[in-house]
Amino acid sequence: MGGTRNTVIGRPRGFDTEEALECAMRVFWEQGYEGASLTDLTGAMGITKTSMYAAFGNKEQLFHKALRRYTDGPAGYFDDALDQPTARAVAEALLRGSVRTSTLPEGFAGCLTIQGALPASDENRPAHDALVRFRAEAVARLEQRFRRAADEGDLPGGTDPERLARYVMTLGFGIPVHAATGLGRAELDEIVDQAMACWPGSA
Amino acid sequence: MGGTRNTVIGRPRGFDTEEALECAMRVFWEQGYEGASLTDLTGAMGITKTSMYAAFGNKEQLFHKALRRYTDGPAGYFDDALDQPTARAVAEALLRGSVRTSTLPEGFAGCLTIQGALPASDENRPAHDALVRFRAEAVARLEQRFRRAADEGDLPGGTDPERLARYVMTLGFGIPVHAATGLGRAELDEIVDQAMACWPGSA
DNA sequence: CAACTTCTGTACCGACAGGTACGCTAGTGG
DNA sequence: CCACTAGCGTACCTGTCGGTACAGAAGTTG
Repeated sequence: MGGTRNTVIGRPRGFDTEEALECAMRVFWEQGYEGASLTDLTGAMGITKTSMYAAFGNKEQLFHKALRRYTDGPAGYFDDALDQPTARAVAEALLRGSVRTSTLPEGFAGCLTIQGALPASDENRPAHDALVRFRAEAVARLEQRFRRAADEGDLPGGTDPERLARYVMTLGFGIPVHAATGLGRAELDEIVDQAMACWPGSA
Repeated sequence: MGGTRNTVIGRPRGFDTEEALECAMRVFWEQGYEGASLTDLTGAMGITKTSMYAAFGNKEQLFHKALRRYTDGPAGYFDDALDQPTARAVAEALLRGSVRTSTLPEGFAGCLTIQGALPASDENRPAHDALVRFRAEAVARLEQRFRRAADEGDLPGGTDPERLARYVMTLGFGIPVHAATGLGRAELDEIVDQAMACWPGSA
């Protein structure tokens, strides 16, 4: 708590931390937590293991920081979606965002929070648990948003907001898997069309 | 091609191949292809590495055999679902089956064909590709089934059968992820209720 | 019982995993 | 220019990975 240091002491870092983290995020995204070796990571980041450990702690902490960067960046559509004025708009923004992020042109498909560490072996338990927590929290926040919508009369009477939220999240989870299976943005957007066509209260 | 050998020559195998494969399948299911080490696998199978290699070839071939056992067993609901008389019944059977298999009481949640190897690092590419192929084929078969349904007048005019199949598969992919995130059978079945409530032509 | 065939257990292989020790280098402050 | 600080590069650590060599054990056939 002694205030921020404004003069740099010692040899300055030879790389951009944020850039390096971005590269690490992509490797985790493509290869998963277990599949991303330190050699893969530091190779993509353009730094040595020593520098990585000095700057980020260890592989697990690097993953957590990459995950935060992911949720603030590519997965930022989720927070934006919750701010939409109506429940229907929230759902559509969420699903369109999921489609977009799952099919970025850079070559890797799917969603880090799903394919990062879906199965749980002993050594990747922390990463796995972090992703489970993140996904569960996302579901909870959408439930809360839809509960608010129900209170505001934004959903037809008799609609269970929690159930609806879980249904929408099911699509939000399925879309990245579809993307990882080879489906393109156009087909995925059609899926969203299909889902939105039978939104409660419409038609 | 010299006919089946009916007399056993040499020392008989000291374990049941099918039982061992069942155990291996569960380890792959829980921990994924990369997360399942030979030590984990052979430990669960109750045999030594040597026996495993003699009986199954190597880790990759063991995975392929475990995958086939999975698709014939726990994922057998898929084939059964396609035999349902109507498109609606096909979809519902498929989703209910996905829920059931994703929430078996034995403790591991989710679906092997999804969490087995969703991300692709270099060394698990074969396993990853096998699962991609399997999922893509599942989508294609459902598309074909719905195309037939459309021809039979089993779907309302104007319904795109391929699109509908991809939509249903999205839910079928999302349900296991939900299960791996902690949702139970009851909540997942509610999601299926929600999805079936707005099936094209109903209500 | 001996010959033959196959499975099993141990002990081991090279490669690579995550992680670290340590001397060197590039800067700042006196 | 010298002390000090912190990042960098190399070389290395232990453990584990998938996979195998080889000798002994357990059966069948003569």
